[in-house]
Amino acid sequence: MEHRDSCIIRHFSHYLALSERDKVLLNELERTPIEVEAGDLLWEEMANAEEFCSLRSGWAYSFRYLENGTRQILEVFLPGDIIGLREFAFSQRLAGVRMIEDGVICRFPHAAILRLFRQSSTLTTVMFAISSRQQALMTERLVNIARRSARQKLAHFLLEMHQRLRQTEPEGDCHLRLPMSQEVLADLLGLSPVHVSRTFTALDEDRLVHRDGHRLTIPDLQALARHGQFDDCYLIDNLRSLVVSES
Amino acid sequence: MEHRDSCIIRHFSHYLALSERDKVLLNELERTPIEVEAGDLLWEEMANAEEFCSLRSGWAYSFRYLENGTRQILEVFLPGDIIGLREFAFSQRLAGVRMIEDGVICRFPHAAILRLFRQSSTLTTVMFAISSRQQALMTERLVNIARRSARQKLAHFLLEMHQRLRQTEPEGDCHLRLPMSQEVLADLLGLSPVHVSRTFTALDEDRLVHRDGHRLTIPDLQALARHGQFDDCYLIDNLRSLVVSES
DNA sequence: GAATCGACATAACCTGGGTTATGCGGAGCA
DNA sequence: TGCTCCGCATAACCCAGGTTATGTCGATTC
Repeated sequence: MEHRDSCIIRHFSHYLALSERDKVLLNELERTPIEVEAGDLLWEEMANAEEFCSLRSGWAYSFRYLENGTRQILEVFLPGDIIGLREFAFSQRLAGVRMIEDGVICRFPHAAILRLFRQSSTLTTVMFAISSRQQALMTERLVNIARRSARQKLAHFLLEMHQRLRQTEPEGDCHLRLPMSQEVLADLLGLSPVHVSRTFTALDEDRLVHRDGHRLTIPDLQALARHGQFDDCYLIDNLRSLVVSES
Repeated sequence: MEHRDSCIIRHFSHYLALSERDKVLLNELERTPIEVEAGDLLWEEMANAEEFCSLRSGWAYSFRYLENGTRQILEVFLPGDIIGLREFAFSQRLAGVRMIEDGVICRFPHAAILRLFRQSSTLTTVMFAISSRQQALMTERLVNIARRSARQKLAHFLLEMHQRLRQTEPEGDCHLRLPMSQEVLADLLGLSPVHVSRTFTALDEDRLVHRDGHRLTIPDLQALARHGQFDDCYLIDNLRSLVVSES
């Protein structure tokens, strides 16, 4: 059985060492990879919620439409992420999910997680950790949206993405691929597209970020972090100390 | 062993039927009740995160201070809630927690949950459901803060509290005890205290809510719900259908 | 190479809610 | 019975960011 390439195993292994049996169990979740295209809807708001989804490649985001037509984007998913944890206790989707780019996903039913709970306490623990991390990301976004200026919001978000990407692929430090339109950015940060554009130009004038299409440059990470009150502690999760200390 | 009165058992039973053994396990989490007073800090931001907390009585809230001195309140906890799930995967607190009123709490170490994972898959499932519900609440707060007007924010929040309180104690339909100052409300909704006051007067003039100290009246729930774009679907969790369908 | 379209920039104008200040009434306290 | 403090109301002023509109630059299509 070849699972050296499985994204979900790499993701889980980040938290705890997995036994061979754990890996087999995880692989069962990813038995049916599906190719999807940019713009594809993985599911709609209010649809029946009966499965999770693991993201093998490509980016995606979850969103909610309000009655007045505005859209709020809740989270951005990167390869390795698990989508749909929020609805575990619900029978309806609370948010839709859409692909940003082409990618590959694997759907598996809610019940598969219940089976996991019975079969492996290690995987259970990691699953809980992943859910807890997603909650931490949302918390930070909440604070960002509620209390910071447009410049700070944008700066903070860009640094968050930079840091998240670096955790999986430590690439060239100050460059960053950001395959999303300013409209998506606006819906993510609670701003108007126009103001996102204004803010980019302002940050550019101050030499804090430079944007060229989907290519982003951050000449001075420290400076931008100061600007956006960015502190990465909410991204640094660490289960091992907990589990080890339990002996 | 007398645990008919235990708040946590009532809370868990809302999701799934518990065996006697499950109840014993849960009771072990609540072995050391501690009395706390209004204003007491359960823990500070950045403190070491090594325990959860179950709230037996009294209200509490979690918060974050920003560098510019503003505070964002993230969630309001009611009796029966479990506090600190967000930090399961972290070694530091991402938010502080403070009591709104006098109350009773029970602290238990993170490792106790790991033990739970190994001992009862029912309790594991419920724990996951509780975490997922808290995430749903935060998601809705995020949307509320990011995309609605001050009137809508306030209306929406009041209805959320009304609904949450009614789920445990179906009291007089249009009355509501809300033991929090306008400053707390402001920090919760991302507004200034002054504007919360203005908004209350405005809603009062429109006969949508009436406030008298900590006593709140909502003469027409439907009307207020329309006003605040309030849809309670994010509060209606339901595990039973999932677990039953698994056979 | 003309037409269309989508992503972005820029400008002019407007408003919801922040800020600062003042006043008031009730609670605790000397 | 006066003092102080806290929570709240109200008013005047101001600004960050929303709104609307117009223009530009590529990419795509015929």
